[in-house]
Amino acid sequence: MQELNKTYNPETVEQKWYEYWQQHGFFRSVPDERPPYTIVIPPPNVTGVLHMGHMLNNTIQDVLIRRARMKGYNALWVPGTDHASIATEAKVVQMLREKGIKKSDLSRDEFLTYAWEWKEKYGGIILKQLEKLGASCDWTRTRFTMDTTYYRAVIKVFIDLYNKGFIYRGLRMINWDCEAKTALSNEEVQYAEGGEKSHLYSVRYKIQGTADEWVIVATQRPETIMGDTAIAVNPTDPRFTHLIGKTALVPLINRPIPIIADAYVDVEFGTGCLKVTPAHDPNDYEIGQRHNLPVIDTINLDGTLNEACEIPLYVGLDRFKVRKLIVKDLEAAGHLVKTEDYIARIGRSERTGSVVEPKLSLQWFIKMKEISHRALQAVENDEVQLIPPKYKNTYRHWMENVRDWCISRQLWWGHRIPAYYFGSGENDYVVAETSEEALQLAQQKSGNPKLSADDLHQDEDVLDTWASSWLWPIAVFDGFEDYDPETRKFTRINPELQYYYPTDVLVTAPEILFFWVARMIIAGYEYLDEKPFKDVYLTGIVRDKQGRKMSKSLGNSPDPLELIGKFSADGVRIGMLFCSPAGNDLPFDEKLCEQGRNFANKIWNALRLVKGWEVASGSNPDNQPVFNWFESKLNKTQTELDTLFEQYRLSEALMLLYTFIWDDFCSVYLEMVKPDYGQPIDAEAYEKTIGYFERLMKLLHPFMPFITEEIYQHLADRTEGDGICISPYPEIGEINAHDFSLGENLKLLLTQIRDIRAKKNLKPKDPVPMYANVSLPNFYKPIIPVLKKKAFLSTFEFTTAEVPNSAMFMISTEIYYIGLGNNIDIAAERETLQKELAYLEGFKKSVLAKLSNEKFVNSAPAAIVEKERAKLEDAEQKISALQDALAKW
RNA sequence: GGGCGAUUAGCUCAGCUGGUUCAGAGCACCUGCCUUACAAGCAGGGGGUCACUAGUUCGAAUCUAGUAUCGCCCA
Repeated sequence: MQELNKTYNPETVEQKWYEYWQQHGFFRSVPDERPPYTIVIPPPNVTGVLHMGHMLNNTIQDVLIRRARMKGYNALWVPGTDHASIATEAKVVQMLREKGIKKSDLSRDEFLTYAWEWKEKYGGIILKQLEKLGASCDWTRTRFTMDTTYYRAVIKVFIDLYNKGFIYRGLRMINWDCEAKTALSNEEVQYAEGGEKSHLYSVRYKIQGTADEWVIVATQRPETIMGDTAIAVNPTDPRFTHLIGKTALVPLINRPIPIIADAYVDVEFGTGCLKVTPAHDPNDYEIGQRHNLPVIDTINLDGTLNEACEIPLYVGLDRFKVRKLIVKDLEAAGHLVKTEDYIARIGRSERTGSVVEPKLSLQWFIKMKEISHRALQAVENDEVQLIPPKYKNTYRHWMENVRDWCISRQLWWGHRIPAYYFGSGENDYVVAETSEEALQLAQQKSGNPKLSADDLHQDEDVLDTWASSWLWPIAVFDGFEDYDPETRKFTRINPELQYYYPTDVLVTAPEILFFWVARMIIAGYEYLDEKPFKDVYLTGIVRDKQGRKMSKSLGNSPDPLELIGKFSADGVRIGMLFCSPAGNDLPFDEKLCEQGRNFANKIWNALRLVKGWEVASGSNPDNQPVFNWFESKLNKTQTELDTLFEQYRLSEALMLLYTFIWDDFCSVYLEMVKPDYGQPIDAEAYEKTIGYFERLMKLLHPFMPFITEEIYQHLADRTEGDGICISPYPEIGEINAHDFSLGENLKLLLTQIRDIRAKKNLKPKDPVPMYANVSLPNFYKPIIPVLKKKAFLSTFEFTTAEVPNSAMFMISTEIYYIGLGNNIDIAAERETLQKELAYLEGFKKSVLAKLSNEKFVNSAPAAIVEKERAKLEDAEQKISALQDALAKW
């Protein structure tokens, strides 16, 4: 046998076994006759590096998939990445800038060449990192949202939805990122917690036709006043009723605007008068719609002001520069009444951080109401189960108030919108998969057969990234390749799709419940008439000890790979899982990883103990009750483990195994069967021990894949190609109540004896005599040898009398004595017994009170009343035993 | 402003439809141990008026209402 190190060395072990698993294709899955168990990874962003959220998320997926694999399912975990339109484009632009290249100097194709180069170079980093964590993905299936077939799928779906009337092009108020020069979805706009410091300016507008009558409005954005097309007051506000219908003059430019009444205006806010700027504020836009106000757009796409602002000095200057200028100009003209500090809720682009400009713009939208109906139902009736279920409410609320989804982005990196324009009219476009088809359609639509390819111009924009990743569970199986042009429908003839879809569980963060999860459900029903997954496990958000979300900007996130280096992948996995009940936030603490590492070391040392034994033939009957107890307890534990897994209570499942292995296996079982130093172990005990150890490693494998594989390979001679990772999950045997209870009694006795030794200052190994006054001595006989050995008893005798000079204790109603000889302190013993007696008397009283209450006896279930009676009897027996003992002294 | 959820030991959490002996776990804590598998360890132990107030009930951590505090989502 080779020497085993005193401490476990995970580094070499982890690398070795990951390579071994890969070499033998253990993670590969192809359809066969077994039932499938499928997970598709939430594709991480190609620009990303592994962060704590990924660690948690992927650990959970790996636990589930490894367990399914061992349970005999054909387990498939599909990995991949998404192209992350905005983030990637930003990275590429930055990289080009560093090389001295401006994006504006490149053609679209040239830019995309750079982008693909970038993706090839950096896009796989995060997947490599997942290997370090032990992720058992089928890497041969790695997908990317811009792979050829995936790209095609996204375009086909766009065309299909367009043809069904679910996609339209329209002028809407959208969130505009002036730096990236693109539209953003609502979800891509972020607000600082607690708002941002800003100012509220009170500006006076002259009432037309008066000499010196003014109306004062409060605004946070004075640079937009040139876009004002009305002033609104609340119709119920008596302060301003006289103004309704009058006309005010915009300061500096003196353009007349009406004063209107609209219930939207908050009487409490500012001065109670609202300037209405339909081009630059979503609420103002709606007010404008209600009152048929004109829209004056004074801000360019890059955030500078344009001619529409009527003040030449401002044209071409950034909105924030203009804000400073106009405040001075207003002040100089006497129009600035007041400036106050103000905390504003300011939207910023998730990617560029620049202040989002609400802007009216022509964009593509998906109509969500109709298409999402079944997705709402599916979660309502648990066809798709959200774990934890509290998210059902959130989901319902969002789905019932779902708004149209702006899917166009003014970027190049992504799926280019397949719309082709042939004229300047609002409807002079067609939607088609290729330019050839587009030409045909355009000729028809325009009625101009002479239209040529040169007359067509494809839309410059790409689709929102989520408009590709919402197809993920279908597209990774090439599910959109099977398009029937006759019926204009997608069919499910693809055998992979038939086999693996719907997938079993999606593991993701609650933050993207709407971004992604809801939309995948929508797409699943729309295209396959079926849910994309049965269960959605929503993980918590990883926070630091102070409860702050871990983020790059705060710098409060540990580097996952450093953590792995420090505590091993197994250790970090355990650390993450220890603190992650589903849906609960996860207060991460490195100490938990340390605990995981310590656990690995504990297991390693159990191996050292077992492998260090010399084995002699034969068996030792004294051990039989220990085996019996351990087997029953193991079966019981495994049953509980199954239940916890069914409920996705992974944290608790892990804790159960952790304490079982550490306490029951190491501290109790191994200690009991361990031979005296230098003595060999009998063959039966050795084989049983190896068997239990192996079974425990299998149960633990999904959580700690590396060390369990290492132990498994040490426990027996394995053939090449064998591995714990593909070994069958253990079967559950019988739980024998008698064996179980006998073993538990043995443990209780040991604890009690040790406690008495500690309290009486007896050395742990000084032999002491023990006496038992029990109802069924035969029940206890089998455990006497082990008890004597582990408790260092000189003798063990049954008795029916009081034992003088002893410490007494009771387990249930059984009475035990530990002989103390000359060490006895009678006064102390009496005091202990008195205390116990007083407690029991009180307890008896409370039970009696219950039982003498007629209402209780009459209305409580019989079983409960019976239990109370048993309690009473129990207490009475104990009381009399204590009284007897006290009487003797 | 609208909606959802939470509040149990120093910390992080369990506690299913109300009913065993004053509520469980891990970590932390205290005491004693360098006992030839493991000090990344062993043995033993202490610790909670279940946020507050009222109600329903024979009986409430558990059900109802209100109060307070915190968190999340949407405006």
